[in-house]
Amino acid sequence: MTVRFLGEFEQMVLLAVLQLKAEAFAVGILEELDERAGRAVSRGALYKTLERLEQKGLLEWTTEDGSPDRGGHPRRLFAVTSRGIAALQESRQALNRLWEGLDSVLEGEGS
Amino acid sequence: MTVRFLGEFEQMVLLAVLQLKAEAFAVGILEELDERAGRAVSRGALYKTLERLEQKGLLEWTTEDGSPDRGGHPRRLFAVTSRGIAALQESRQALNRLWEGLDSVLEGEGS
DNA sequence: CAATCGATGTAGACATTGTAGACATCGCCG
DNA sequence: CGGCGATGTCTACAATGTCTACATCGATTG
Repeated sequence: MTVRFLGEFEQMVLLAVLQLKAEAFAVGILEELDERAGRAVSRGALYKTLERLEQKGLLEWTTEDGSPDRGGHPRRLFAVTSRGIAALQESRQALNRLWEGLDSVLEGEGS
Repeated sequence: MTVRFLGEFEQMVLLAVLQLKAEAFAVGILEELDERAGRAVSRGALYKTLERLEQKGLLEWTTEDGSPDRGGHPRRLFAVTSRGIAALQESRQALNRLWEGLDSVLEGEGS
């Protein structure tokens, strides 16, 4: 009853959320994705993915309405669930197994 | 002018082809994917992906009609192009950057 | 020799994921 | 009060992922 497979972008979003820990707000995720993965997507695109991830139980969030100094809307703080972490592990392991032994062909760690 | 991004499955297919080197025929790719990534897809699904990868110039093939002892149809030998390798490198680097420092959370290298 | 089988590969259809742009809301600023 | 910035929501559409059914060709078999 595994949640199917994680898409490429879904994986990245989940990872970005983990990176931000207690600071995982939408905008931050966008920046993280842009900086680390060179992936610049629109907010709408991100929210859609976030929403789907939530439906699959891989992600959850709490609404934070404390800072009115920001805009007006309360913002959401995202967090990866344990199932999300498990899915991430699976994906990583699958890819690692596929990468195994291919370093000679794939080395491109350019500085 | 990069070829957009590689989907999760596309990545795996490319990697499987590399693994098989001079033995990359459809059926073998299917097995490789199944064994290493636990991904069991139908032949049709694979061919479709292979076809798309070819359209993007990341993969190519040569038709081999020498072994009539098999079925009747000539089978195709697939190979990743240099652009395919480049795309693979990019994906890997993007993911690596996202994974950086998350080992504590993600360790699940279970035997 | 024709019906069938096994190994390939092809076609068409449909579900899921990826992505953008427009729109709504609520405080602030001038 | 009207526009602006920070959030988030919705609709629509393109790209990917995936299956089932079908076509082809040689070998087998009755």
